[in-house]
Amino acid sequence: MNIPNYLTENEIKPSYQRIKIFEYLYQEMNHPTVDLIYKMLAPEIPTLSKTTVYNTLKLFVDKGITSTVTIENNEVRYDAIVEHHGHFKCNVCGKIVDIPLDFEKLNLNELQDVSIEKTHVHLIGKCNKCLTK
Amino acid sequence: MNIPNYLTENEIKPSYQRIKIFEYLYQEMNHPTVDLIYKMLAPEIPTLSKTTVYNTLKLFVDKGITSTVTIENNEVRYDAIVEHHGHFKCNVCGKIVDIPLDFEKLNLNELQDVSIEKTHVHLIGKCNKCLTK
DNA sequence: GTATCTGCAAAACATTTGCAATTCT
DNA sequence: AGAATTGCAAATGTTTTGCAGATAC
Repeated sequence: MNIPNYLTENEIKPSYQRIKIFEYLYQEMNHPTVDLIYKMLAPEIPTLSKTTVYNTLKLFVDKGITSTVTIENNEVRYDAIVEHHGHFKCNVCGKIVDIPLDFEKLNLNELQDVSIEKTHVHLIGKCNKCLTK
Repeated sequence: MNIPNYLTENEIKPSYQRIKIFEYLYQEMNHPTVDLIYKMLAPEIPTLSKTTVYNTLKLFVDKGITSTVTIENNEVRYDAIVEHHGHFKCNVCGKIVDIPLDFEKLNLNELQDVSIEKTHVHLIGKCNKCLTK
């Protein structure tokens, strides 16, 4: 993926900070918090501020190239995947993985008269590695 | 439901504040935030503090008689229902309703090697009332 | 009388806002 | 130069913590 082009295609001017932040999101796929992004990129971009990380992620979400993940209280995380999917979080090692979901099979008869615009599915448990330790 | 007995059965000493807070949760079923609980009960319990609401809800969650609901960022909500279920939130009127879910029908083949302990399903859209306005 | 519970005040975080400095074209 | 972007500092809002006073058994 050519990140500057991808940003431009989505009406985002590809500044140095924006390129680096999206690159981090897209390459790591680790559902980072603002704080983690800041800590990881600060050595490389010494003048970086958290405000810019906040501004940039807000812009990415508004332009539809990033989604937010709120699994647990007071930590918003960010994901370069925007298609409908779920998340599994291991409560031992903290790793979060994306999971495909077949929403049509969910029994939602009770909700026939509503319109559903967003679906968040978060599963919490122990991952394979932590189970076999 | 006899709330003092229910608290005692769950190893929670039934103080006046605890009874009132659980009563509110159980009767209203409105998935309130700490702030809302505080605002609703403060007139009735003039000395009530938010710290006590926080302490009490933490105790309820620890003892397993209350669950937390984090649908959107920076607002933790509380629910007197602790069994597996989902939530639908209307993004117009803000109402949150509990929904039964048939998790077995979810296609989770990708997760065969993990153990799942908690399942959060949050749907966001427009409720019947707000759709027909 | 000793444990526990409550609630004030302050601290700790995450996030937002106002605005001035910087950068880009 | 002019417009957009960045980043500092302060404000906001939520939750946690330390501790002293109140309450319960």
